[in-house]
Amino acid sequence: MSSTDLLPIGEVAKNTGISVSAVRYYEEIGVISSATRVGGKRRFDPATIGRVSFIRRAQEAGFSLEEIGTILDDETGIWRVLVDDKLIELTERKDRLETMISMLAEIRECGCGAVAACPLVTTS
Amino acid sequence: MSSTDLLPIGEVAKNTGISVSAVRYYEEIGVISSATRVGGKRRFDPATIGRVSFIRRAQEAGFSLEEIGTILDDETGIWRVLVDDKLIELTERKDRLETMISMLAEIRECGCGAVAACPLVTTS
DNA sequence: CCTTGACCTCAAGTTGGCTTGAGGTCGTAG
DNA sequence: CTACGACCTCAAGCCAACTTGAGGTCAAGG
Repeated sequence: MSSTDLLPIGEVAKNTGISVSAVRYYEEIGVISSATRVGGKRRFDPATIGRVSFIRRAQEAGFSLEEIGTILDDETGIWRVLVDDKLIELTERKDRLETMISMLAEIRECGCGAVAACPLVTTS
Repeated sequence: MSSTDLLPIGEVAKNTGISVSAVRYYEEIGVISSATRVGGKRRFDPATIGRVSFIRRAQEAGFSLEEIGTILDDETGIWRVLVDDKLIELTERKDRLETMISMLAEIRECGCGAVAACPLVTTS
């Protein structure tokens, strides 16, 4: 539990799979807390690893770093709103995609060489 | 059916809901075909409107302009691959989002003020 | 006659999420 | 001694998809 528990930036990078420069960037924009310095070098709380993993998973779910910051520091429950919005957005995108798929399938049936030439595209 | 059918850029913009500068940009990158010029001014085939609408819908489904170009000019059927990939991507994102939702819900139960402080985040 | 509005070009700016590069400090290993 | 690796800073670069700005043409209208 001594200060030897604190991790140098390279360890954080290694344990999370992100680059050293990305860790610095995350610190700079405040999405992970500012590391304490030992001889000018950053030392991170081991909890940072969990936090970064959370950040990555949230990014893969489609959240921006700003949104992730909001969620992480949230005490008000606003994360529910953000998550609901994202869910709606994804659902809409999927719907649009499915519409596109059937449209493209029709175009295929239509037999009109390229998609661009199809009346189903050029007139709508 | 005379050349009076050809639309000035402002009309294309108005009828598709995109800006004039975006139309020029689309032409520049080749996702819509180069307009013929009348006295230096662009005149677009009315089919451009359908094409732009298609582009917009594809963007909303998550495709980049480059991918859309590929789909539009496709004669080989590769659009199926692109669309399938996108569908997989969206499905994965939705799964991740759902994982996040249940995780965040647990955190909520956990009663630990902010998300950032929760052991469910800091240790993982 | 002069302004307004629609159009033009070309270059540069914007946002997000990083990376890259130049130039410097340490401490340890050969 | 020197080279290496890990770290540092600060500035600039990169990509996509546009937007903005400066400066110019041209026709119609008050």
